[in-house]
Amino acid sequence: MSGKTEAAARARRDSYHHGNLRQGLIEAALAIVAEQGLAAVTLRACASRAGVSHAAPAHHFGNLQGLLSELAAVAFRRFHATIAAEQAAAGPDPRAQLAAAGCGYLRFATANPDLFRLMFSAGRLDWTNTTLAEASRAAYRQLADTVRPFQRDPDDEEEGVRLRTLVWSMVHGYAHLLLEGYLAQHGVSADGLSHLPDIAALLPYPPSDG
Amino acid sequence: MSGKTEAAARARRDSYHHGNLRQGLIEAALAIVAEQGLAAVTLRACASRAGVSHAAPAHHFGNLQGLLSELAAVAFRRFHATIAAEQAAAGPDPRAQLAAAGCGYLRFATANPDLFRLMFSAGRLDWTNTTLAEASRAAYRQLADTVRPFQRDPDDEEEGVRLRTLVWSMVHGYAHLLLEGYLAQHGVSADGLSHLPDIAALLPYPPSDG
DNA sequence: GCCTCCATCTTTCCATTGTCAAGATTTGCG
DNA sequence: CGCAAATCTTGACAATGGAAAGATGGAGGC
Repeated sequence: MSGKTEAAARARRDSYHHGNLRQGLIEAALAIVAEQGLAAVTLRACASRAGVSHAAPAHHFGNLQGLLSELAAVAFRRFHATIAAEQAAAGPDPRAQLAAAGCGYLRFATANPDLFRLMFSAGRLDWTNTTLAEASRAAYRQLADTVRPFQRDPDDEEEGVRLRTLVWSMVHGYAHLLLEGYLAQHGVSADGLSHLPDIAALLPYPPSDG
Repeated sequence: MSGKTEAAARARRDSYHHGNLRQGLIEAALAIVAEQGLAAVTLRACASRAGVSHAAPAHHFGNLQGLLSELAAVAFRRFHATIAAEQAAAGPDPRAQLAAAGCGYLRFATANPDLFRLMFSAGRLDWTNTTLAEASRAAYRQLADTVRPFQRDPDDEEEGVRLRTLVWSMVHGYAHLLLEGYLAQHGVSADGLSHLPDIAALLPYPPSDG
């Protein structure tokens, strides 16, 4: 399979210049992570999959960390889109929006565990990468927007920080423990959504309908 | 420094048999992770630090995963002990015990970020390792004991699962986001404990004193 | 249209790591 | 005391990251 896709990649390319290698390497990385996991994403594996020599990625990404950072940026954007899609399908009620965000968070994490792990392995990433930094900020803004209706005072930044931290900790902790298998290990059902905390019920100022 | 400790390790050992190499390699791994981080813990680095050849660890641990699993077992025991120490210093009130457990969780995570990361990278570990599995179970029992007083019905396993999952998600999520730097990245103070959620205040059945 | 420079690749090499196999050495048990 | 097992050492190979030197093509300027 792998040999075949490499042959196909080379067959499609009869010129020294790939033409769009940067994007091709990112797509190769996405394919490898989906098929074989994050550990299989190496510079040589991506180069081979894209049909170039092993040193070609260096020109576009500098090193493996650079490539992984681009991969994480794509992951953050897909993550944001997954949550947005869940929220678009939910009612406008803040409780429904919050629940939808939680569902989206979990859906993305369970559907893409290795991308999720990469996203939250900050030390492996290059945060000077503006694409990555912006994608991460956009995801945080999405959380902030979802939580703001639960603030007593929407202009109180300290209250906002406290609520955002609370909500994010709960959802992220649950997602992380779930996909690492620690909940299943201790007898909690592995059915992803069944034990997702009902965050809205726990927040100190739940806005009522209207 | 490293060359010196290796020379010292070899100097102390004038026999072909190390004598207690298994323990020596674990100690070497602990030293390396503390000084240089988890990525620096390799079979060769540990072997060198312990004063033996690169292939010696295989006899005791099978492979790198085996060594990392023993390292994680030690980490889980230290983690449990940190929480126990915090709880020993707190009052017997369930709220105080819960708060102490949260503090201990955070203290361990911030003092030992790379051991914490290893502990919660389940896929890197060998769960057939009984030492590791037991240490992980003991930590979960500690959580269960701390949360039980908040159950309306201590014999209701489903309520117990729900509360343990809720509490663990909150504390773990906060710790993970904090040590990966994501809270600081989005403007939340990096002071570890300042934004740790007051879990007891959020639980649906907080036991009062007595 | 040609030339030059830059971007984009290829090839080669080195260091490091994990792991395996073969063999050496020591220890413990019968 | 001898033997088997445990515990190491030595050597080798494959894979990976990354650097350096060089090759190739494209674009822009004259």
